[in-house]
Amino acid sequence: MPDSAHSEAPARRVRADAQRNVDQLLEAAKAVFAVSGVDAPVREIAAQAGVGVGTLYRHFPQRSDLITAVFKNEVDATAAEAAGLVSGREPLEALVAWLMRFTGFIATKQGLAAALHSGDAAYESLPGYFESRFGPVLTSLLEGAEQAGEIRAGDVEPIDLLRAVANLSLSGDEDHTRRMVRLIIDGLRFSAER
Amino acid sequence: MPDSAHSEAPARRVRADAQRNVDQLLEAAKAVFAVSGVDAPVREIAAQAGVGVGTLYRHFPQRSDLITAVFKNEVDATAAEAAGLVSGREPLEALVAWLMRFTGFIATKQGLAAALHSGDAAYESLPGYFESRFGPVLTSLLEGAEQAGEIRAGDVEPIDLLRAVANLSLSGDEDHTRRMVRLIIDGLRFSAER
Amino acid sequence: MPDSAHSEAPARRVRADAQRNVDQLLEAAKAVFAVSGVDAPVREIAAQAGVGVGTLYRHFPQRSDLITAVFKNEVDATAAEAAGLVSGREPLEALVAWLMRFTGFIATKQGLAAALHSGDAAYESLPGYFESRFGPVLTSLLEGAEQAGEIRAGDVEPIDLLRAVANLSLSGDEDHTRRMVRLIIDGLRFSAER
Amino acid sequence: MPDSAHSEAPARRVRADAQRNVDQLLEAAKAVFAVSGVDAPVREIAAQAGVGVGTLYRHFPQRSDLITAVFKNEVDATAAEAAGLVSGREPLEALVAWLMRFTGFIATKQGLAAALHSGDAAYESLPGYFESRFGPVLTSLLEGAEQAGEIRAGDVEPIDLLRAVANLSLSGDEDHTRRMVRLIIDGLRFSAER
DNA sequence: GATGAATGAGGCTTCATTCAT
DNA sequence: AATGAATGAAGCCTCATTCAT
Repeated sequence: MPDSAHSEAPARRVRADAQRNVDQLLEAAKAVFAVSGVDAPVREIAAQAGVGVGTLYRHFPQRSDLITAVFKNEVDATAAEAAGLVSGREPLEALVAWLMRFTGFIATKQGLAAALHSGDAAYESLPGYFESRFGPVLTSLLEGAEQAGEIRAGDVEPIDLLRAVANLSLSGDEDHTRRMVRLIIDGLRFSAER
Repeated sequence: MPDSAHSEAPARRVRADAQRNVDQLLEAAKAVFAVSGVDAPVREIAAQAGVGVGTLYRHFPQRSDLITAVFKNEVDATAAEAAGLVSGREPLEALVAWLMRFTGFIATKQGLAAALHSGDAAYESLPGYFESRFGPVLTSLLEGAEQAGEIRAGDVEPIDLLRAVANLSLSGDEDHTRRMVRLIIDGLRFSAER
Repeated sequence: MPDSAHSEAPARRVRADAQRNVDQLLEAAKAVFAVSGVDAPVREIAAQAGVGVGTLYRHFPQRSDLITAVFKNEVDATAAEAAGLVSGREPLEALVAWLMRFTGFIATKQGLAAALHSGDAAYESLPGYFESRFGPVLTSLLEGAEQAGEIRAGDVEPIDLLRAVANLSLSGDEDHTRRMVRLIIDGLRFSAER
Repeated sequence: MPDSAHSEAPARRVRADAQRNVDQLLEAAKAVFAVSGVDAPVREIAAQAGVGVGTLYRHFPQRSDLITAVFKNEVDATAAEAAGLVSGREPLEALVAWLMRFTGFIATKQGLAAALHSGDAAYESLPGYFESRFGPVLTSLLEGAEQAGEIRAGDVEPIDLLRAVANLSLSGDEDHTRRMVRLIIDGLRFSAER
């Protein structure tokens, strides 16, 4: 919902430039974080975005502002893909597919875990945001699998499962991650058999 | 196996302080790494060990030397505890107990994963060391559980399981880790039922 | 030949302070090198220039960048003074006058010889620059003296003479240097007499 | 004239070891100075001598003690070679031969000039020592050449000539040094012709 | 006496952040 | 608003020198 919704006031102009800079910074930060981690030098991000460091600081006074913005951006994008991944798949496979998509998101967050554990108040909202966006998606996928008789959804909290998959994806080895995700899913199937 | 194993050789003396300093450095480094990660300032480690930075550099010219020494030290200690944890426990519980002990080891390795992925040749030997020490222990535990009919050991490579548990323990939340480890073990039990 | 030679191009602005800092750094470095040699602490140079060390590193990322810049700066200045020194002097005296001016340049290069001999590729261009600027000047002076029948110019390579005078000036005793320069000139006159 | 001239007192024993260490240190220092200059790391010298740094400091508490000892040692050796170089040579050639031998001595003193100019009182005695040993030798060689009618010895102070040749030899290019020494000698011959 | 381990000052360099243009 | 130059704190590392063994 952009501020420019009301065109009657002269409002701020030049918003185009500024917004483009923000977008470029977010994109650059995402790319740099994936390669060099969230502690990457500020100048590297600014350079990749094609702006001066001053511009970066104007839009993101704290490093944490940039990190959280990138993070939320990607959380939104990942959550939005859920529907597409699910359609046409068996419930259990849909669950695995989405979890694997989710690991791709995490794998670009080198150093984020450390930031989250740093105790910096700026990151306090992230887990909640994370859960608010992914929780419903995952809950729905788990319920689908449960209704298909594949698992017993009550055996795991969605957020627990997300954390686990997030941590597993830190290995950076996608094949390994996939195997371990399936093993966890098997764990859910195990209890369903009892 | 220290040189002093054979007391008949004159060997170097003075080793007393030097060895004590090395020990203090390893202990301090372990503690600091757990809190501040493996990129913690050199001075912090030296100060905690009660020595000057020069002493640290004498014994560990590269940061990687200190990291690998601490790592191997703890790998050894963790592996050595396997027997005690196993005795008197049912096979499956022994497996879980040891894996949880193992997570305690990993939880103090903040930043080590990044170092391992850095491509620095100094760390190349660590995965092998890790596997050589833990592989046999875990294989033995898995076989015990298999012979008890609890799991099907062939469904997972010991090293895969170690990596998974290591990554899970990065959450820093021991309860969560324990739940997820049990979920993975359930995954192994699932296939055993088929 | 600065970019700003053509005022029609927009070019970068802000250049004013930056250029002033560069100039101050070069001047400070020249002074500090003369007193403490080219290995003087970076901070000393930055302080004398009235800037932070970061500014020094921005403009001269390597110490060798600063050394070569100072060097070339002074080579240019010294070469440019040739005309003024020559006019109104007898050829031989003009030669001596210029060589003595040249010694003043060298006397501020404490430690440069060692740097040149260090094998660092950054200094490879200096001897060539040196020769390209001073060679023609000295050749012209030698030819003037030869045409006046004072010396036989073919008896010495200009670059040999420059090196010799440069080394002689390292004594730091101007009077001694002057006597020895004259002695060398006498050496050139000797052969002219035969 | 060794202290052990009087064998009646028990005197200090172990002198052999200590003296050997001193000799090894002097030799090592000479070699290291030639390669790395007189500011070379203390440990490099101790290592090359095969002793601990403590031993170096015992015998040479100050770096200047070691430098001056090496220097005097070599001054003595160089002066002692004068007779051999002179015999069987024409006076002028004898002079050149000795000067060139002298340049070989200087060429191994990278950084000594800087030390001498440092104002450190420890080096104050060196020029005097230098002159007291070399002055007579050179005076004698100059007089020989003068008596042969080749030069006019009064035109240059022996010490001036030594300084000049010392500085010329800093180029490290022996051929160049030789040419310039000959040019200086020609300078002396020039005045003899008048 | 000899050794070499320990110390820590001192020099180097990077980079987050500010601020003049 | 944007830029990027300047700043300087902070971390790294290397020795000269001392001193326990």
